[in-house]
Amino acid sequence: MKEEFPKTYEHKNEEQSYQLWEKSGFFNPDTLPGVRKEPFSLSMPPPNVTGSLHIGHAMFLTIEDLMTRYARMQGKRALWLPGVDHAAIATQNVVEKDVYKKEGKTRHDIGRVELIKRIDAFVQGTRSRIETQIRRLGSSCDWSRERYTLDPDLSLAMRTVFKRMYDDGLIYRGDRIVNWCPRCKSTLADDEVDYKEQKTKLYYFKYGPVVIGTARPETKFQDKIIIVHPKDKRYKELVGKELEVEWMTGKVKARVIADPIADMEFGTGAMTITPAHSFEDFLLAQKYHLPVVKIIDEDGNLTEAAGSFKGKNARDAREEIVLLLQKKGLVEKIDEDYVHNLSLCYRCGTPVEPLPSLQWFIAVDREFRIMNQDLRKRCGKDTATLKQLALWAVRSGEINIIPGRFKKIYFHWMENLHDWCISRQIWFGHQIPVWYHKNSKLKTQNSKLCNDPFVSVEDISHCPHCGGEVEQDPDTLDTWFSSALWTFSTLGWPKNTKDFKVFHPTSVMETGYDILFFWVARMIIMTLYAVGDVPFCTVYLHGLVRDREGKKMSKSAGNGIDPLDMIAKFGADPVRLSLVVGTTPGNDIRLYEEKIAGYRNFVNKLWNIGRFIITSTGERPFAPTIDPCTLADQWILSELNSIIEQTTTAMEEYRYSAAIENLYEFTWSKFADWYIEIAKFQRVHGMKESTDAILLYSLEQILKLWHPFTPFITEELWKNLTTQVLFPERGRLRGGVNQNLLLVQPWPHKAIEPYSYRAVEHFTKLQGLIASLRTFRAEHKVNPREKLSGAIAVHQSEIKKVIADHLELVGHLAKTKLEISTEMTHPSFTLSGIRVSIDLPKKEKSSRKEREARKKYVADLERRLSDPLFLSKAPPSVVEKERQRLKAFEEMNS
RNA sequence: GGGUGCUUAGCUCAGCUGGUCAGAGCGUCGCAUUCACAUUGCGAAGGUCGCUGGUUCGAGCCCAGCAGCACCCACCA
Repeated sequence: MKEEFPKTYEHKNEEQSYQLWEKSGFFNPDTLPGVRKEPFSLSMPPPNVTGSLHIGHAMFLTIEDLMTRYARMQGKRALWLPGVDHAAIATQNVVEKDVYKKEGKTRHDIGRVELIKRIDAFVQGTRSRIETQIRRLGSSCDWSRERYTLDPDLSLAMRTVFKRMYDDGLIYRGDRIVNWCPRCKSTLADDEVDYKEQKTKLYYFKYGPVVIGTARPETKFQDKIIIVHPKDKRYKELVGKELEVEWMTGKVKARVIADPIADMEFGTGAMTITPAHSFEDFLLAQKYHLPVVKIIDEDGNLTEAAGSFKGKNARDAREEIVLLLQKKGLVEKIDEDYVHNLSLCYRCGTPVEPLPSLQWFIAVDREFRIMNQDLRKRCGKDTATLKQLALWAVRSGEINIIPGRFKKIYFHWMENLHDWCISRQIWFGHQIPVWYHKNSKLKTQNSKLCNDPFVSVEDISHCPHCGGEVEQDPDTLDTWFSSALWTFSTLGWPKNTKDFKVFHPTSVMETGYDILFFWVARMIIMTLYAVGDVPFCTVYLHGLVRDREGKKMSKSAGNGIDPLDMIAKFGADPVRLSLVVGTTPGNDIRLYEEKIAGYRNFVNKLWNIGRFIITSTGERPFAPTIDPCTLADQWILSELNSIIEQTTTAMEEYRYSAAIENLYEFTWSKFADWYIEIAKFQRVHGMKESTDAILLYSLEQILKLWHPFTPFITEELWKNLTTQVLFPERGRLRGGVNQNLLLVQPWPHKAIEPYSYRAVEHFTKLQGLIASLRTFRAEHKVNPREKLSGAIAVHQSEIKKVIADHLELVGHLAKTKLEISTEMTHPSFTLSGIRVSIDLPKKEKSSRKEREARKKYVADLERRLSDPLFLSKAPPSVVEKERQRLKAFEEMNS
């Protein structure tokens, strides 16, 4: 008995399908059916636990899911490992804001322990929400292996790496100038700083004999060094001199130094330096051994170095300071239209203050001995720097980046990488595994040892040397430190787990190009160091999802698309398609609702193809005998073989959009529009058995090919196909119902019949003829119900036979009764050698346009074939191809 | 200042190693509706592939220059 089969696809059953998959255990590579040797592994880029997923997440989930499903169907041990990232600063900010909004309290009011408690509770909520969202998209990831960056196992990995790097001298503590966010009260890495162009004032101040320009007068209290260019004639006399100048807080002694860093063209060519609050000036200060005096503190307020301004917010005090200088007559002029790049915290948008601070760093240029012997052999070095190794991994091709142009960007970034500041003054995250003596004044026998920080994998409470009490560094690690270990920490490293052995390095890293530096590059660095291998073999970088106008989607702009809304409206499959079709790696895509609606239409088309075949064929064996007895049969089987081959190739080459476009064209334009229509004809002409077998076989292949892209609808149709048409007891044959899931069916191979060029060529001729007849009808406004009759003359004998054999079919599809004629003096239209005359009461009209186009084409062919240069230089195969074309043409037109 | 990408039908974009490659979807226009599907079917119109040179027998596809747009990196006191 056939079950009820709705006319339109209802995506309400998606969640049930997902449950079926999840329960089957096939998301877990260990419980997949059959013997699977070749592993495939993919680490999910862990979404931040800050909120809910956006459309960008939907995109990577779709791509990664189709990669995984394809690998699984190919018989690999496919593992897609999911997880979430604690996203230290971002998450703490969200919760802090919430606490302040609801209770008017800051984190300092409620304290560290309480804040962490609140954050953990918050994370519990967002985590489960995110997990649900991931499921709604159909993501076939192995939930039994889900990880969170703060899991104990991952913390162990973090501490292990930290200790080893510290022992190797690659992690050090140093007093250096860092990017400081006065609102987050924390350091920021170089790439956590955003720049925004801003029109601001450039002040020109008299400073002794020179005039200096500055955009930040509030940092200049202790400026005592004037820098001029050595070649600058204006200041030649002053170089090396010590001067007494009137300045902000009275007279100061200033020295003049010549250094080529001064730009003679900018402003007056002279500048003073502020070592504590400018990266460049800090380097100069180191070069000339100048003191570094802090003018602005961690709260963004002025220090005692600012004299009476002490305690005031630095930026707020700016105008007041200028006023003071004005009173002193030291303001030369103020340029109001100075365009300047303001640095901002990428999390909260607060202006960043560079200031000196004692922080932990990773040394990227320091040599260390490579532990892993195999890696030493592969890169041909015993020692290297982190930077060198990371460059080698991509240069040598051990890691491939798609698209290739990002390799250049990667090299450039890596070559210019500075030491990475990894300590953050926030509370949420991995606390740095370093301990210090509580009482720093404590002197013991081992005073030297006791003064060093203790780095430990295990928590410690007492000094291992003297037994004195110790306390842990209050700072936490940059969130990217733990995510840099993601590919291996999630697989159990540093324990020698089976997972790690089987699945690492991972096969692919799929992520957005916007986090190439933040994450991908750091994974490469850290994994090469810790594991002695690459984290992944291929990096596939997708683009960003933008709105209709090409603008970035953001909450504040309100132009975002919520994937869950779209899924509720159209189903997950159309959303998935809209995120992959028309995209190429590394390029952004524009997404809007109509696009998704378009793919909803396709999904419905697929549904009706299945509906038609399943409800109109009788029960039959699972693998029916294929007996192509008509030209159309041969044609569709050839096309099917071809599409299987094309899709497989495209999948292997990561060309997913192309794969879908080809499949789409095959499914709709070839299979549905032509073969199914012909199948209806064949059924009533005594070929029901053979036609149905081919319909079923084709449907089976089509569902398999579509499954990685549109898992829900294909699984649903597959269920109907296997339970209603194919032997229902098949499920009982081995392994129960689960084995029948499309999820684990083998990927199609080219089969049955080889690709028949002849069948395709002949069938294409028939299609052309039918299309021409339809066009003719449309152009002559013939009533669709009216059946036309006419005659047809063909000279080329092979084609003539094909057409003669299919007169009835052509007549059926074009509603025209035709007969073969030998002579044709006044054809109604001509189609590459086929002349057709239709009985129309009105005067016939042959297409002049068509004739002219044909003429041009032949002339072009003739010209090239008579060109001696073409004949001598072009490869013989090309010349032969052209010759054949001309020949075929002449034959048909004769 | 340095770099990357993009510029192909009204719109959104494909075009792999140069030899029918001028394509798709959407949109537009015309016709059709008891037959799996109006979330449909049949048909039509639309482009000198940003501009200028060059290489080649042959160029959206390679090279050079220019223009516009987008993005990334660095950051000037």
